[in-house]
This record gives sequence, C-alpha cells and structure tokens, in this order.
Amino acid sequence: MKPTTLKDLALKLNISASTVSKALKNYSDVSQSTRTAVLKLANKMNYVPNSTAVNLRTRQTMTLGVIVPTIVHQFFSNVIAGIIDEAEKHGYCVITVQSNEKLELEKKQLNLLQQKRVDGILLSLSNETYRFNHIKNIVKGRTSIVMFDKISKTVNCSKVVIDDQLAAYNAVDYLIKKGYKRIAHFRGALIPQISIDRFLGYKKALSDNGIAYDDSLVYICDSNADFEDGYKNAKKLLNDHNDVDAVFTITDVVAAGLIKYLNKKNIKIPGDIAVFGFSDWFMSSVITPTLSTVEQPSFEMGRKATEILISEIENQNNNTPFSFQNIVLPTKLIIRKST
Amino acid sequence: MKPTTLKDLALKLNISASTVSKALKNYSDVSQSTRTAVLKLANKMNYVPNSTAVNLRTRQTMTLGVIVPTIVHQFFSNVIAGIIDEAEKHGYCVITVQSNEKLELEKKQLNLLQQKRVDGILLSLSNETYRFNHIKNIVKGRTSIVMFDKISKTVNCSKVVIDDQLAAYNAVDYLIKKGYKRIAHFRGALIPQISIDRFLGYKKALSDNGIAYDDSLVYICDSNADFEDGYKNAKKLLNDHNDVDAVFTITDVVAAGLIKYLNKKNIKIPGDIAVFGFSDWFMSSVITPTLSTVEQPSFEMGRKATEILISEIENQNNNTPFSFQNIVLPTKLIIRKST
DNA sequence: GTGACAACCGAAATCGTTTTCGATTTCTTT
DNA sequence: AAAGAAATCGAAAACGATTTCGGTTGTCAC
Repeated sequence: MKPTTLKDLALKLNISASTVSKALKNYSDVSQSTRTAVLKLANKMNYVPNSTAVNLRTRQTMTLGVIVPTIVHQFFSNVIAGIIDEAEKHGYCVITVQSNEKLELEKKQLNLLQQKRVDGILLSLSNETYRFNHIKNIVKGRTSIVMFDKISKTVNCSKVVIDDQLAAYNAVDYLIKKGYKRIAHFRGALIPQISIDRFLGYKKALSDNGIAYDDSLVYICDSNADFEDGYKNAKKLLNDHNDVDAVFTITDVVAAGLIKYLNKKNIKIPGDIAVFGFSDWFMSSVITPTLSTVEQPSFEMGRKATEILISEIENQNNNTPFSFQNIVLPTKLIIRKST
Repeated sequence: MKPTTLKDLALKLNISASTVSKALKNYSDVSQSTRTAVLKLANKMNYVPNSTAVNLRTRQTMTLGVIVPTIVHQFFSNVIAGIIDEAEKHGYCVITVQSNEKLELEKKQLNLLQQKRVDGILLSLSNETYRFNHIKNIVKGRTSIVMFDKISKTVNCSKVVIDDQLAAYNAVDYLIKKGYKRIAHFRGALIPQISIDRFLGYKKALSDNGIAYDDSLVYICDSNADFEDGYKNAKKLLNDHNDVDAVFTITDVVAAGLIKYLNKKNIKIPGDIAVFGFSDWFMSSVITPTLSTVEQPSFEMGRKATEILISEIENQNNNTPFSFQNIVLPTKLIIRKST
C-alpha cells in the first residue's frame, strides 16, 4: 500500500496532475469547485506530498546540516537545541552528525551533507582540524556555512563565537584580584582556537598583573577535556607542585574531575586551592563546592548561527547580496563557592 | 556554479549518462577503460551524487526520524547519541525533532517526517499523548516505527524500554530495608506510562513491606520534571509533613532540586531525610551528598531501538517476514551517600 | 457575428538518478 | 567463414512533483 500521489488524486477526479498540484498550492487559475474537491479527496486519501520529489524539482531540501564534535555534551546539546528551535521556526529540518573530534570523519560527514543537498551547514570544528580545504570547497560550491564556537579564522564565512580570550582573562584576573598568586591552568588540546585563546587569556591576565608565567603549571587535557582529564591532571598537579593555590580549567567537567580528586584528598576548596571553570554546566550549581565559572550562551549561539544561516540561504535564493557576519556573544563570570 | 551531474560527466566523455552511472556503481557491463575514465573525471569535477534524485528513484532516503519530547535533557541526548551512532554504522542519517511535550506538535512532527519520506521513525511520546491514532496511521502506512522509553502499549510496533515498575520497586524496597518508613514520592505527570509505572512500583514496594500507602505523600512534578519541580515540591513537603524520612523522585534532576532545598534548610541528607533518584544523571555523582539512583541505559536504549528499526526496514525491503520485538533493558541500583 | 477577454484546465518539460532491455560490436570456436 | 557467445554500450521509462505556456470554453460588448 503505497502513499497517495498527485496522480492518484488526479485519476480519481478525472483531472490532470497539474491541476491537482495547483489546487493544493492555491494557484489562481483553478476554480473554487475543483479546488474544494481536490482538498477533500486529498484529505480523505491522506495525501502527503513527497518531499524527495519536491526537493529534486525545487532544488531545495529545507533541511540544515549540523556537524559537532560530539553530541553527548552539555554545551553542544544546548547549541543543537537552539539550532533546531530556530530552524523549525523557519520551516527547516535539522540533520545532526558528529565528527568524534576526527578530521577524517569531519570530511566524510561534510561530504554526506553535501550529497543530501542540505540548504546550509552549521559547523563546529573537531580538535584535529588544522587544515580547511574541505570546508573551503563547500564554501566555493553553492552551500552556505556558518561556523560556531570552534571556528577557523581563515575560512571565509559567517561565525558566531564568544571572546574566549577575554572570558578567560576575566576569570583569571578575578582569581588574582582575589589574592591567588600561583594559578595553574588545565588547558584543552593544542589545535582548537578556543583552547589556544583561553590559554592566551590566562597568560595575559598573569602578565598584566605582574605574575611570571610558568609553563610547568599548564596541563593539557588530551582526551576530550572530560572528567577523567581533570582527575588525572589533578593527581599530576599535586605531585609536581605544593604551592598552587588556584586552577583555571578549560571547561566545567574538567573542573569536576579536579574537584573530585581534591575532595578525595581532603584538600579544601577554595581554602587550599580555588577552582574556576568554564561554560556553566548544570552540575556546577550543585557540585560541592559550587563552581565559579564563565557563563557561555550555548542555546543562543545555536539560535543566532541558524538565524544567520537561514538569512544567507534566502538572500542567495533571491540574489540579494549579503556579507558575512562575525558575531561575538557576551559572556559573564558566575562567582560561586569554589573561589 | 551548479554541482556536477551525471550528464555533465557523460557529455565531457562522449558517453551516455547510463554508462556513467553504471561505471560509478561498479556494474559489470562497463569496460575497465571507460570505468577509470569516469572515475577520474568524477573525481576531478568533484562529482557528488544528488541524493534527492537518488531518493526519488530508489524510494529510500537512508534517513531516520527521531521524535523526543525535548533534546536538552541528559537522558534523551544520550539516547539520541546512541541512535546516531548506530544509524551511521548502517549508513543512515538522523533527523531529530522535538515535541516539546505537546500532542499537537508531536502530530505535526510525525507528519513532517512522513513528508520527508524517512525510512523509519524512533519515537518517545510527549506527556500529553493519550490517544494514538496519529501513530497508528503511520504504522498502517509503509513506515516502520520503534518506540522507546515513553511508549504506549496499545500501538502495534517494536518497543525498547526498561522495567520502570520493577526499578522503582527496587529503589523503594531498598529504602525500606534500610529502615526508612515514611517515604514520599515526587512523581511525574499523570499520563505517561513511565510515570505511572514508577509510581506503581513505589506503591507496591510499600504494600509488600506492610507500609500503608498515604497519597498525601505523593507530589506531582507538573512542569517537565525539572529542578524547579523538585525545589517547589520540597518546600510543600516540609510544610505538609514533619515525619518524612525519605523521598523517591521520578528523576535525578528533581532530586537535585529537592537536595538544594534541604541543604538550604540545613536538613541532613540522609540523616534527616534520604533521597533516591532515577536515571543516573552525571551530576548525581558530584552533587553533595552524592545521589543514590537507578542506572538506566540511555545510550544503549537508543542504539538498540535503532538496530531493531533498521532491521525491520531491511526486512521489509526484502519482503522478509518479521515480528515486533519488545525489549526490556536491565537497570541496576547505584547506592551513594544520599541514602 | 465577431473580437476581446477572462476563467479554467492540461500537455509537456524538467529536476538527476537508476535500471531494464535491446542493440551493437568484438571475440571464440569449429 | 559463419554462428554463437561475450563484452559494451545507450535509449528510454520510470520516480513524483512544479511550472510554463498554450488551448479551450464561456461571456460580454459592439
């Protein structure tokens, strides 16, 4: 039992498929009587237009593709929610794929979305991505791309980000002003811009406050900046140094691992060591001690990126000229018990 | 600059589009020389097959649709990750939409997925869904559906769930065996089966242990079972009763709200009141006190549901008969400091 | 009765593939 | 050399919609 087609309706009504189509789409050149007849039968036979045919004919799919490093992640799942929310408002669907932080998979997924003829792509880079030809090729084609969070400055497209360097600077500056002097940093992987920027913000805050930078205080989260990274680096840190009085981490879940270890070792937070996170994950408000962190507008980031993407798609359809946007969303410090 | 098509390749090579197609798909009736020529040119001209055309022709989209009540939710985002993971292994894409716990939106989304001609649908019901014709209609059509977590027993399709009643029973039974006697329940909304089942498990555990059921101890989380629900019901609970020594909540985030309030009021957990959650959200292992809860295999639930869905799709394509499956995934209690 | 005009409808091309089926050429074999 | 087999190819019909463009009515004015 196959789905009803235009032709099925046309046959039953003894009219042509063209007329049925026009009746359904409110064309002016079909009489009221046949229009109602069509509508009635379409409803009765549960007619659902076949998007694959429409897509082929109209060269539009009304769907957007999203590539994120990983979906099981508070930040990205919030971004995705923002994306889907905004997309639906404009009648677009969303296909979500993940790169698992792998460059090769990112390429493959990009190619897949191209095959699917999505009308636009939202992209946050993998940790491994340090060359961008696969992305530039998409831009050269007809497909709009908007990058968010983990972006590359060298790709010519719209971007939505926060000022990672500034946010990190503010966090570390706050720690210093609070009197902490020996501040470690659990940083992210080496390639991603956000991870570099947060590191640079850390470094600049030190230098602006006359504190010497000591690279033995910087630990890399070489997995995916997860709980284990925080836990393991905490162990190393305590092994290497006994004078550290604060740690600034690349993201909250790393801070959680750190806190877990400190609590286990009965090290007082913030008495012995203060902790400052990043991103304001939900758990940060319920962990003990509650975690000071940087509020990062994840949902809004997804929403805004989608808004821009859709406007670019529609401008392109209308041959309206437009220029790429570079949006920097505001962040703010959330001070809790851990500092 | 439009994307390259088969015809473009054919024209340049002075052969027919059919042959190009066959060359690319390793048909046996094309010579080695033309095959390599085609491959080379396709690569050079960056040929990417147009899925919309392929979909129309083959009557398959190689994409699955997912409907969940909400994406920003630890449980569902994990399920979705499991779905995407398994789907990709079989070459399927995933379109995710949300119902926002609304019946009308659920219907609309189902219709949309039908338009998109997804090959199959994974569905978890909204809180409002108490009639199922919109789903039964899909089943009547050609589209396979697998339901998970929030299911309806009356729809004839495969399902993947946990035994909510048993899991709740075990949790409450554990509390009672630990010596708690006056146990409250923060339950979910009235309609969803999982919420009913967890409530019934709670009730049965009481009765099996000779404890009278008192419906003034049951509080409903009438928003979406979130942090606020837990916080507000905690306030009510302490107002209404002064002899409650334990609370079993529908889900961890509700427990978190409860714990927040109890901590604020300096009520000892578990000394004065013990708390038992459900689902093992990440924060439950870092909240103070750490939260006892029920481990629920979210990722695996998504993975398994997808595995079944895809096998049904493929069986249907081959006209292989198959029967609906009813999978019940195991759960287990995780005992932490809150009990 | 003729011309103009509106109102309504359908034929046909098109979107880019897939796949069947026949046609042509080349190769074996006796 | 003739016949049969094998190797290669292309024409054409789908898939289900959209949209242009022309055709057929019918009405009205003169």
